[in-house]
Amino acid sequence: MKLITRNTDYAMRALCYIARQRERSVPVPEMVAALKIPRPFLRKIVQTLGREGVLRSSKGQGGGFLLALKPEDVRLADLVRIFQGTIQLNECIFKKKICPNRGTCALKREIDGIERDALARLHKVTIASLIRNGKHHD
Amino acid sequence: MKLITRNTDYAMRALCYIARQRERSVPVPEMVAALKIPRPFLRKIVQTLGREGVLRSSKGQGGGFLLALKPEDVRLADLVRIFQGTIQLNECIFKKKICPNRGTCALKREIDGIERDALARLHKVTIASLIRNGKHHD
DNA sequence: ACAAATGATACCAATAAGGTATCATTATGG
DNA sequence: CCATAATGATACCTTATTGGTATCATTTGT
Repeated sequence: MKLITRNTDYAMRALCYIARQRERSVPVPEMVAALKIPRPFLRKIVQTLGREGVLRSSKGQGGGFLLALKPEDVRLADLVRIFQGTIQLNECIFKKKICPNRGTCALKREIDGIERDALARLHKVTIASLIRNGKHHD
Repeated sequence: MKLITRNTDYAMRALCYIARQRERSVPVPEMVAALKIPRPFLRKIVQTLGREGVLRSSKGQGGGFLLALKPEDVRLADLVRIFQGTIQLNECIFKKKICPNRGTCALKREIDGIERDALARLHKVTIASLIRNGKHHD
């Protein structure tokens, strides 16, 4: 049961770091040093976030990344969608015609419910909330 | 976000089927016909369930599988553990010394909370509850 | 011009998911 | 007592996903 992958985790950490730098454009090498994430991997991640409209980028010397959205609008659920694909609820293995007994569909209902709740909670976690809860000191 | 894998799903369906047969020993070919699960795959699954003490098996003609536990004691959470490995909460990617800011650990806390809740709900789903909710008619 | 940054993209290795196949063993019915 | 119908153990295979790496092109500040 691995709710989020490394991609998503790294992305969230990077976004938190960037958010804490306010309007400063943050280059990848700086994040690599601060977060200990393999450089090429982090580069790919932030590039994706750029394409997805979560980060804005600037090239050249002094370039880097900054948030394209307000910290309270960057939700964990969005990152999960971006890096782990669209969340497929209710994809019945037996395509509804076969489903041999009611019990199995009860199973689907249960699991869908659990996933739905998890999603709702992922939706509530934003980088604003993480930074706030963190009470960081540096 | 795929909470349960096919293994677990198939296992749960097979267990429901077996539970509905009461004390009858159910052979794999019968389950294959009823549940449309690839035979060798289902065989592997029920064998595992046997080793794990969820099913009891008998060999030879007239042999097959039956529940080793009461239906209300077979929990979805157990099957997830069996087929998807022990649930590892709180495995921090950065082994606690590095963790560069409080925000990241707030992230872990959030995710752990969500996973913990999901687990608790998986624990509540039993074969007994599925069969009961299903109100099957055949 | 040069250095420092991102953009795009292709590639690669390890792991897990999903499934197949084979041979040995055990029990039952005739 | 042997054929048959079942499970036990185990090895293998294929595909997708995860977790990266590497390369070259482009942009921009000094």
